[in-house]
Amino acid sequence: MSKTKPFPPTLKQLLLKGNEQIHPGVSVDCVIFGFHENVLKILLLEVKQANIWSLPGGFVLKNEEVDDAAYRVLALRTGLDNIFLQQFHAFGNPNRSDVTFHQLKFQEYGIKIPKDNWLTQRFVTVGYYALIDFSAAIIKADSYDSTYAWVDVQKIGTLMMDHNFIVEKALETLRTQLAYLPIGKNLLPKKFTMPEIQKLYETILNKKLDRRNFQRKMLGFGIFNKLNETRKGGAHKAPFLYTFNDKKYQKALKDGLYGSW
Amino acid sequence: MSKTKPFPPTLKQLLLKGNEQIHPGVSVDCVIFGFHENVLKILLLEVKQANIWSLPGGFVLKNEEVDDAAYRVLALRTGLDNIFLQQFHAFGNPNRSDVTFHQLKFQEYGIKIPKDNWLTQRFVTVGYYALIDFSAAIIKADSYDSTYAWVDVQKIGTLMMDHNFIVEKALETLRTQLAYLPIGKNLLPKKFTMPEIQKLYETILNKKLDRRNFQRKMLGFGIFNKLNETRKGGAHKAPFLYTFNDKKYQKALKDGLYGSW
DNA sequence: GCTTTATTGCGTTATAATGACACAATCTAA
DNA sequence: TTAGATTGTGTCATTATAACGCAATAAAGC
Repeated sequence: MSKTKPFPPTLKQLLLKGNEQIHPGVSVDCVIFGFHENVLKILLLEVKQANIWSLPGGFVLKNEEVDDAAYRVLALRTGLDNIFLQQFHAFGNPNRSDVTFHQLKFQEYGIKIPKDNWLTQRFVTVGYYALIDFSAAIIKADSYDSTYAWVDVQKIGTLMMDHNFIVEKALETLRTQLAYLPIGKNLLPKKFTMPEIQKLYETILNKKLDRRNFQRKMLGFGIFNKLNETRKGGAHKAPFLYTFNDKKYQKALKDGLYGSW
Repeated sequence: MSKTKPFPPTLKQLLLKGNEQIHPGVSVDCVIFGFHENVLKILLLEVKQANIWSLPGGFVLKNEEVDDAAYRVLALRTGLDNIFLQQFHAFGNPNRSDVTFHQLKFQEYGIKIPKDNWLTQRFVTVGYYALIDFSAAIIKADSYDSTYAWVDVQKIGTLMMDHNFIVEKALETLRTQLAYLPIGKNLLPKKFTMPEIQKLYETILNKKLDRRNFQRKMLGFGIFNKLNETRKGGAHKAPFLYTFNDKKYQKALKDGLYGSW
């Protein structure tokens, strides 16, 4: 699935010879969700010099499956493999590309992007969203960006290009899929409590849920194992710990949770 | 939304100068659903000489929104405008393109595609599905293809490239969306009966539904107007005719039919 | 060590949605 | 005129959902 050979070697080579290896016109952007301290966050990168935040993204290699490009970006940034990653939308507005961003980037190295360079054209970007275990990820920034941050989805500022729109669409998709997919396995640590997963659902849906009804519905899905341990530490009654029942979880992922019809 | 200026002027120009006007690497393909004689069908085109069937599709112009390209293809083929059209997936397998198809096409005009021509590279295609009123569509084939046909979704043969996969994915999406979107308005004629819309649902879901429960649920959505007419003609009791209540239908399209959570 | 406080486990009850089925009405073809 | 197939309308049992009660308990404060 995920090839992780470093690409490109240098920025200058990217600019001048990128078109030999990179698919012209298609890129990927990843909305990487993590859940930490009861807050749903996404991974953002700060673009050096440009002083603006963006989604982790990248180009698609000429002979690379688009999905694999997304896996590559994800693995590169998080060090994680085998992850819940799903394509959710392609963004094809002709004005979505912003050369300024690239200009600033290359300017730093005294390079000016030629007018007809492959980088100046509009890229259609395919959006993917990933759900990852916050605690397991080891984030890497690279030469193209300086810093990264996990940002509360409720407090995201202005992002580069159309990335705010992309995040919105990702959240919308996540909300919809919550209704028929078992979300949580990849966002939560192996062992988790009902209050924790409830908070996750409440954050995604942006809505308070009744504790008792939530638990009944969740357990009704039959994809959890109840452990004989509790999570002590809070100044209250200790809630039980649960894990996902992998077999049943996989089945639910395939078949969906409802059916309705 | 839909610009319909004819493009390209000739095949030869397309080959030689297409790269000046066409976005390199991104195309659109449309799965156009129609419902006729109680059968769900899609519109297919037969590629001249290549003797194989394909989805209606096209290139994206350099300064064109990808969605608009899909609208353009749809309008070109069906003569219809203002249609339910929805992007459902981007297909980015590096082996999905098939130059043979283009070769055969151009061969007819004594043209050989140069090795490095823009047409030979892998195109990532964005899939759209449309729901149209079968009776209102006037289908046009063009110079690139010879004939068209409405084909029962249950009886689709082998299509060009990965088009079978694209159709599968479109159907899957349609099935999922059936659960929370009011499907039917664009597939059915203005006036329709309960048995008709039920048959539509049964076809999409590939499953028999109880007539009485179906009606109760449908009417429960509150998006229909019951008319004081019946559809006579069948050798049985005449069913009542219904129309969509436009206002409530639009609201349901926006808000969804359920919510669940 | 005992009490307080917030929170959890495990319920109950009323209402709404769903699935399975019954029966009379009615349209056309024979 | 009748037969046959199909529709309109309704019932009933089961299941799902929403709203809420109360005892148990972990940690902090006194």
